[in-house]
Amino acid sequence: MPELPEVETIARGLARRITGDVIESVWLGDKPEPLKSPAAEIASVLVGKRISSIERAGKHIVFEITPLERGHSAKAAWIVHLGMTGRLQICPPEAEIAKHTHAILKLRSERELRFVDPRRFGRLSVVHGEFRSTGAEPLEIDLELFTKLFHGRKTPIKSALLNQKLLRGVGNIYADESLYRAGIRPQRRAAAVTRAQLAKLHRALKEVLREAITLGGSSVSDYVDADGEEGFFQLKHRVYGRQGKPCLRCKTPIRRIVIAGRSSHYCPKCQK
DNA sequence: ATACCGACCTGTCAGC
DNA sequence: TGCTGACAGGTCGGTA
Repeated sequence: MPELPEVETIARGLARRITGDVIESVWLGDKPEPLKSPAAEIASVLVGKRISSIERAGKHIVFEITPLERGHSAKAAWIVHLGMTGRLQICPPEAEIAKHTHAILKLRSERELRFVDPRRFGRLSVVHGEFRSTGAEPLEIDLELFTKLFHGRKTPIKSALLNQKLLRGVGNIYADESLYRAGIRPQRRAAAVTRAQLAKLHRALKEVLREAITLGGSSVSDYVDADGEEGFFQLKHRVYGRQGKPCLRCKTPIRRIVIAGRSSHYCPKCQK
């Protein structure tokens, strides 16, 4: 489901509501897929500890976990990746347990943090010490580093944008939307994109991500944030999901092709 | 080393 | 009313 703007929205919502709360107990379901660390390890890292901060890194949500007693600062982190359909919900304990609930954290404030994920592409893990993420943060990278990412790559520019080892957090929607704004066809070889076009892409990508965060992300089918609220950036999509509809700039029908197994949308006239 | 492609899952929707 | 196939915001590992 979620790309950078959605994960950012969820992380901010969670941070606002449960930073400082204490995890009293952890229940993990019996489906093995969501657990990237052993269940016993996840439980032992979390139970009896404080959630001291919640932040996004790429598409990961990083819960910083610290012991209650100060002194030995055994820092650890709980890492949640939402995959395609993962959701984190804050619920009162009496709320009905949704189908496909794979984890429940009981908090000292009497609330529960629940992880629900029908397709089970999401992943839960714990790390000791700092979480090390790959790739550059698209909202922070400067033009020079950004340009270097694509140097000599024969892969389509869109595949490069989706490669989390280069940039972390860009997914299918925002790859298509930023390429449209930059006037670049998604199937162009990365190495064949000119410096001037990369400069446009660098700017377009940040612009699209920032606008999307402002609007709470894109709700395409069932995405909701930590408060159960939908985002509104889907109303601003110019190409994603608009195949056959007129380009908003030139009226040419938007085309849909498949690149690296992902649906890709572009205007054949505005994007070169 | 790099880059496609299927696999991993469930749910929904269109078409017959 | 089914049934089937295509498709969905992501990532990984095998293969070429």
